[in-house]
Amino acid sequence: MGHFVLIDGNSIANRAFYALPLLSTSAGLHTNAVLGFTTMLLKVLEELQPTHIMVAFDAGKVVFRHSEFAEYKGGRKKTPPELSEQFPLMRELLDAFSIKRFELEGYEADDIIGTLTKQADEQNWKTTVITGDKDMLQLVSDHVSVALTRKGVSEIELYTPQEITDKYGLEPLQIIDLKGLMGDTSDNIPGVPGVGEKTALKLLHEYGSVEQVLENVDRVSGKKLQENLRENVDKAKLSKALATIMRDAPVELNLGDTAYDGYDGASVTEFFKKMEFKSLLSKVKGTAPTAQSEEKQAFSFEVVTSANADAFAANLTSPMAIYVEMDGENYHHAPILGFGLANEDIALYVSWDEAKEWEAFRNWLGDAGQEKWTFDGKRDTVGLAWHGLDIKGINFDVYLASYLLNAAESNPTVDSIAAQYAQIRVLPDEELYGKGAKRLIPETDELSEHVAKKAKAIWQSVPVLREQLEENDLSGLLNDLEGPLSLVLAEMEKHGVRVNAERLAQMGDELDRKLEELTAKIYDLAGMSFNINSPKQLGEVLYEKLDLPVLKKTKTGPSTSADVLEKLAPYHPIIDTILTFRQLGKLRSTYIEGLTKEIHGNTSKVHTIFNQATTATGRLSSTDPNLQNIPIRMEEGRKIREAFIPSEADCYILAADYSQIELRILAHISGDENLIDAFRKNMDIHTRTAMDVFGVAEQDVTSLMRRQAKAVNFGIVYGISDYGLSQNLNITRKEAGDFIERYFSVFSGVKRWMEEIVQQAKQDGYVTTLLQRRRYLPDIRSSNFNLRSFAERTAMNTPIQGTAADVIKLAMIRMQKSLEEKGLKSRMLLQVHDELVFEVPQDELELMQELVPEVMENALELDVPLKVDVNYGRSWYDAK
DNA sequence: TGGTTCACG
DNA sequence: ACGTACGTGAACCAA
Repeated sequence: MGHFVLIDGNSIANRAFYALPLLSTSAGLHTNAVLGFTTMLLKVLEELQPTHIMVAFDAGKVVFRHSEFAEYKGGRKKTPPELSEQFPLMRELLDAFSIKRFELEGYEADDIIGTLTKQADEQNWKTTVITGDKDMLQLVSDHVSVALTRKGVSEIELYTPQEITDKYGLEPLQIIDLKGLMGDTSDNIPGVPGVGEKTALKLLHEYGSVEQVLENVDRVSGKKLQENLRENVDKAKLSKALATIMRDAPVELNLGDTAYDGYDGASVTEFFKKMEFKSLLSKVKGTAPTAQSEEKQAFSFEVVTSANADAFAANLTSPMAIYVEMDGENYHHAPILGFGLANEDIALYVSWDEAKEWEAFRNWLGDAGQEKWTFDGKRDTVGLAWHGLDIKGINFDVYLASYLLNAAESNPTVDSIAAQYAQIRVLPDEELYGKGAKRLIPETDELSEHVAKKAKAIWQSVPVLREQLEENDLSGLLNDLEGPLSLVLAEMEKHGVRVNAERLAQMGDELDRKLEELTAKIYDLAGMSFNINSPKQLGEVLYEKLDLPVLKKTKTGPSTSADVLEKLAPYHPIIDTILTFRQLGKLRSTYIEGLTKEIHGNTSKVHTIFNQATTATGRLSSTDPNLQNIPIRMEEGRKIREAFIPSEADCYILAADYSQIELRILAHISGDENLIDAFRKNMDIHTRTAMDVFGVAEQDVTSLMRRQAKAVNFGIVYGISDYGLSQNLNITRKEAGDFIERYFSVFSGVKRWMEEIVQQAKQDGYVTTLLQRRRYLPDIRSSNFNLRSFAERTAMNTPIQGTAADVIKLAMIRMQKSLEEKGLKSRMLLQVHDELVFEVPQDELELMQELVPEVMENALELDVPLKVDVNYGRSWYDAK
């Protein structure tokens, strides 16, 4: 016996849209309604096993059958664009599943379904309607069931005539009368005021229909209810009419057309991939992955021991995937547990103890001719170096590749990469080891399988990643930039930076003294002691005890941030003391204590980790310790830099920083003639901006004008807004708006570029840097003003910040190469976004002062010159 | 664990 | 009318 399933497309789409968070693909396409629709569809196909299936959609402008209808139906909430844009995708979905869809110009989906169920009923077909709309229950008959979606769309509840009687004590057609009396706010059916489900059911149980209720209104109990019914006769009748589903639309059903005999797994898989429905891929029937993935779960691997190592030596191939398992996050300290190795034919595990003794492996590892595929080759290189092992020949890094494909998914892990690009699944480390205090190294056989699996996942991911990199024009960036850079960074991390611990300790003692004094003074001024570091307690003291005005609030209470406190300074002397306390407290905890903790026991150096796959723009970041935010702006903090010294005698610290690199890049990519002119003439850019914006001669630019122009230039780089600028300069929004307007009239090329880049982002869903680095902006088409504005500013900022990151990365690769080729002893120590720091032996100082800017300035040719300032001294502090 | 604050570019 | 400048990491507090 056949089973005909009819789906109310619009109802399901709406339900799904509002039930699920607003998901989107990496290209910014919203997919939540499609995902919900898909889940529902898979469930229906599995549970109902339809032989015939069809989906109905609303189409065109609905022709209202009563003039009064217009008022109510017209008052419906407009469909948000995030949902509208998903309707074409849902049609694609149905096509992928080979499911017929039906639309009729001028009719709603429920009219079509009402008509078709009537025809099906007359021909005695077993029929099920899938909808989220309770009105549809009126269609239920001996042959027709209605399945209502529950909890969004994840569950369905089936209604036959019996269930309707059980639940409401009504016949299916009386559902219309029920709605007529109680109304339905979501559908703009008014109903009778004061009548809800309870009253409506009571009335219907007694009288049977809206008409009978109205006819017998005198007998209805309750004075107020009688009155409401009398006064709303028209409304009740209209509501009933509105709730009645049309059953005679001009639709002819040919059941044969809707026959369903399964879907083509390949086209569904392709669609899921496009939608990035990764978790659903395994549910696709009849395609190779499902059948095979079960088998491939039976993963096999071998453990290499001293007894069998000779036999496995032949399995060390080129290329081969390798994963180095370490016990801990920080690879400068982590013990090595073992190695996973894999190629197409085999997966191996070698414990650290066995590996040390396995000569063939060590030779293979250090042989640059033997290609290796890695997950974070920098980690492997540095981690192994600490244990005296060399790894060479890294030729593809899935960690970097995955970052380039989607920088938003920061810090990819082997399990996440496997889930996206490989066939086998890898357990997240956390699940194997446990986290926090519960962390425990598992049994040997569990560990060896896990590590071998990681290597296999790397092996399987490479071809997929290669293809996707190629498609997105990112292969060059990996092979010529991020890949080589990771080895440069490895050298820098391994070498480390020498820190003078005694100097830090001295400074710490001094800070302790000062902080003690400040604490006493603050307690005295407040008239009580409290935890100054607690924003909550501080807020109570300032805003309750001392009754200072609240200028800004955070989610949790009144703000005590520095910019607010500065404005409060005139009210009370405690404010300045608190600001100083905060400043010094930060220096002590983060830079004295924090940095001291990171000094490596035997080297007396700090070895940071430069994270190459964290930021959304392509910049590096630095952790454990972060050496990219060592104080410089305030003199007290800047002194911290006195503790950063060369690691060898008779050496200097040399620092080289790009001057205005971001504005120069803006000049290049916008092509703004005025900005280009300014840089070609090597002018002070903020002064030049002030001249142009304020219309004065160079000698008439005041320091205030220059300061304001500088803020405007910053704002431009960040994706300017009048509000942001007004906050920064402490001026009104109107004044800030005027500045921006004047800036754009002088730098019209910049204005044009900003408009174009936002347009381009809206069109493509992403923006790129000069070297094709890509950042997706899923919110760029959002109807939420905040989200969209944020994405727009990001669209303007990322090509600038990201290109600057590209440039200095190129410079680092060339610099390292140059140092090696020239056989210099100078070492590159740090990168701080627009600055490179070196340690340089005395006899190389002269050469390096020429070489470093030469390499940096010529890293990439732009329409404006790049400019680099170089300074050196006996400490980082003195390199100014 | 999330929120706040603050150090840097 | 909406309410923020872009990108990071670390320390600390309060649940």
